[in-house]
Amino acid sequence: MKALKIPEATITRLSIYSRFLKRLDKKGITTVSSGDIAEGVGVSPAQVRKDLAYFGEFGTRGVGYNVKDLIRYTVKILGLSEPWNLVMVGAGNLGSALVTYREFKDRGFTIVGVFDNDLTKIGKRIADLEVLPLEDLPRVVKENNVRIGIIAVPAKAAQEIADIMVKAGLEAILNFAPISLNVPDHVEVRNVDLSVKLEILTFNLALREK
Amino acid sequence: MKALKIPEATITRLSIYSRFLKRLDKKGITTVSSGDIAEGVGVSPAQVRKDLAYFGEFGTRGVGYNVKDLIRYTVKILGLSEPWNLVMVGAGNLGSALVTYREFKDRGFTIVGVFDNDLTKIGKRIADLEVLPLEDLPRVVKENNVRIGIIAVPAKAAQEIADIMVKAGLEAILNFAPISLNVPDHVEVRNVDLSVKLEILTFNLALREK
DNA sequence: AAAGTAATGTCATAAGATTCACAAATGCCC
DNA sequence: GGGCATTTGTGAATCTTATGACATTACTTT
Repeated sequence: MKALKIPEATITRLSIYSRFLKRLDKKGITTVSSGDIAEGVGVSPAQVRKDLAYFGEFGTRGVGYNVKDLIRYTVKILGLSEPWNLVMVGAGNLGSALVTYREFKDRGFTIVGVFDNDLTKIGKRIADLEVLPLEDLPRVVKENNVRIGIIAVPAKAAQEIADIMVKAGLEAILNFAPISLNVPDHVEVRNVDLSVKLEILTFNLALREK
Repeated sequence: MKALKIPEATITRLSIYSRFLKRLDKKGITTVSSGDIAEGVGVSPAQVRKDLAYFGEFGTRGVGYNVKDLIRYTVKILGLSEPWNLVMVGAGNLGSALVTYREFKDRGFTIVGVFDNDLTKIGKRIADLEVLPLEDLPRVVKENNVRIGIIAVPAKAAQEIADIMVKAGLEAILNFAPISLNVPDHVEVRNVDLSVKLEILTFNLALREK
């Protein structure tokens, strides 16, 4: 795989292409063009080809791409050839919803532990998991080779959770709390901010009134 | 407000600055520099100033920004001076979690109706709302001046819901289904994809092995 | 088998976003 | 009240990302 720097936007789109392709495959479609993909996910055909070109030549000129092959390639590129175990911290409404979120499972993610420090939540069952106290996190991480943690707690508790995750040896954190986390350089963080996109919509609607 | 085109990334950051500032305000901090904001949210100081500069001059040279004033400005820019009523379609785990999501309320969003077409969910209560059948959506939209809808249904049902929302006169859609929606140009759509960011993490972790 | 059509891969170009660097303005200290 | 510290606002420069255009390759049809 090339060493040159890949735009994060490319990875984002690759993830979207990958899922779109799986849907095509399920419909029995075997060949697809960059134009088809582009139309299906809302980007330009040149963009699709460019994104794929970072990683190799996967298509056939005059023909297009083999759907199954391209799925395999995108999955490989995204690091999803092998399944991933995750831990979730936060057993509130959002945390619970994410634990049972079908799309995660479909993409090869398995949540192997749910944690909270709220005594009213510990012991509760979510899907087939029992909510455990935070002290158990390091053990579960070790036992299941977990490298990625998800944070779904209120903003004010998030940094403390991040610290615990770092100490437990996690290498990456997906953060749903609307706050920027402080972690060492060797830990990757990505934030999913649920209200930002909503505010982009209100910004745009407000503009219309002008 | 300027007519020139604002990068969407700027709006995204503005939303983040705005919430960061509210947190400072709650702590009693009255003045803040672009450097403080930058550090707090993880961008460069120049970026903060540049983002604000699209909309006016809000600071005082040699001093910084007045926190309360800047909150007012960012809220105004984002179109959040007045509260927004929303409708939610999808009363599954994710939809339910979003209906009770505190951050939405804090930013001035009120969900005034939750809809589903699953008979086992209709009639269920989420927070203080009763889940209604989809037929009731147009009425609730009209009665509450709703302009924005949220979709939290499985991918295969999402387009149908989008069509219903468009027909009901909604102007913007926040889509949590991992699929690209087809809507007329006058309807704004933004997708929140819960697994894309996770796959950026796996991509990066997979790179490390190289 | 030649001509026509389709679609990739990629180089060149254009567009867009971020960073730099500094003049201008403010407050503070001696 | 003059000089020093700060910190904004911004035009220019840089870096990054997306688009355009086309040569190349493959398939299809006659």
